[in-house]
Amino acid sequence: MLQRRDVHNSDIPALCHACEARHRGLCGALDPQQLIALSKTSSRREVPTGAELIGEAELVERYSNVLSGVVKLTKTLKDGRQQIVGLQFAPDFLGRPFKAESAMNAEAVTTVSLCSFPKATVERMMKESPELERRLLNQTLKQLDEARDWLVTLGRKTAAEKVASFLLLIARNIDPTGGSDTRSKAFDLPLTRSDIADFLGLTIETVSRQLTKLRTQGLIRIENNRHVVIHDIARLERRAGQ
Amino acid sequence: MLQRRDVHNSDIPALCHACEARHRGLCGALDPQQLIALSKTSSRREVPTGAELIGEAELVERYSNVLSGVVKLTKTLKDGRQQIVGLQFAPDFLGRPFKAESAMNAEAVTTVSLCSFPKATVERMMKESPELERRLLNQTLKQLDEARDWLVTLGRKTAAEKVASFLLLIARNIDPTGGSDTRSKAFDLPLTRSDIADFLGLTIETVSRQLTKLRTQGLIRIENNRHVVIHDIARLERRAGQ
DNA sequence: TCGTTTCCTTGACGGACATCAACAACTTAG
DNA sequence: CTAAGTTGTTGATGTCCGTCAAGGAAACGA
Repeated sequence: MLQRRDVHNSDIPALCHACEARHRGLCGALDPQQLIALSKTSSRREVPTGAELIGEAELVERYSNVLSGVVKLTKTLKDGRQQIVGLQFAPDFLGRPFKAESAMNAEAVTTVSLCSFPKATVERMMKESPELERRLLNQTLKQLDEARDWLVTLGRKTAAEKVASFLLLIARNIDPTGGSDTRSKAFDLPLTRSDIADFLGLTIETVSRQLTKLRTQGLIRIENNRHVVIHDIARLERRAGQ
Repeated sequence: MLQRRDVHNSDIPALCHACEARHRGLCGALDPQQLIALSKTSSRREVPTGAELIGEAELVERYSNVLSGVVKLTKTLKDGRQQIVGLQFAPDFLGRPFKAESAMNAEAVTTVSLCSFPKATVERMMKESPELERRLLNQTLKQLDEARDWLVTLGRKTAAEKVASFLLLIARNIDPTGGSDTRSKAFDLPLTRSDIADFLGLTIETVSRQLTKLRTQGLIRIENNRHVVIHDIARLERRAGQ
């Protein structure tokens, strides 16, 4: 695969140069040689909103880094009730190590760009590089922390608190669109009302009503259904029940 | 610390001989030499029901293996609402690697026996033994899977389904008391109604009513409040919504 | 023995959220 | 342009589960 040499990036594959995963993500654990080896079998691609990433056969044997966009992980009961069990933002890792088939579905909720590689390559590298395994362990621990926080939200918070918690979660994970004000924050919601409902264990009607309430009470502003401005983060945090 | 030699267990510390964690738990990753090193700083102890394991100062700097009994991990909102975010059975590992302070409380819900060691020792061994880190990663991934399954239960199941799911969870993790029948299963509930409610995001009254309903419908029998007999596991699984 | 506490069950009632339904604002196809 | 589909909002109504209250059963200490 492509690669070039220059003063500052000797030996790093071109594919990886501007890649966020190389800094904050898993690939940060690899030295230039390993990056080259991995990039030989890796492929970068852009998928549209709604694309199924895991559940279809193609990707079961591949791991991916999320480079941009948002991916939802869902589980579905036999009768169709659905729950989002995780949201992956860049530079998160996608795929369940040490397991052949996935117990969840993964679907792009925005346009998503991915860098993916064969399972076998990653697992071989993990044996050579303890640092890679360490990063994977750390990311898994972080996801476990997040899942447990969300258990509290689903189990013990009211609908109003759930919606406020959701807005704060997104605000923390999406790069805000401009604004130097530390009290306020603006961003585009990556999820539809239906996805938000599936994330919060509510119906779309309840989500809509709670957003309306936050709007009429002056805590947030909503434009074009998707763009949200939080006027006072601290105040919204109080509404989130913690 | 104590150790002895014999034909079958040369060099394995006496402390570890009959230990379940040495087979299915983390210590299975260690060779006899490492076991000896670890056992020099490890201490085994029995704690009574209700003992706080994490949250008190003593244990923050120690990791533990659960050797028997059940530990609940809880989170609490500012106003006191509580949610159990995990149950640890033998031979689970207790403690959050790479983090100084815990974001949760851990409390014994039965008499619990623990084997604990200093954080520093474990983290040093992890660097030497990739196999140890691998086991820790695997256990963390398993806990993440369980937490995500529970998100579905909290977010999308009815009270009746939640209680049925809970009984099945316990049945899977507690050694059943005798009985060769594969359809039925009997065990003692390790949790009070209040704990069950905190696990399911319900009130104790609702838990009690749902248990009564399962009882009157002939799916289970309950003796002395704690002892449960599931008559037909498959039928209960259908009640659990999957 | 009795009182106290803890744990659990059961009933009556109300409220938070789901369900059902109508409609508005956009988008896309023809 | 109109028609049809998608996405979101709002209102009316119902229901599941929380809240409040009373009381039984077992454990424990005085």
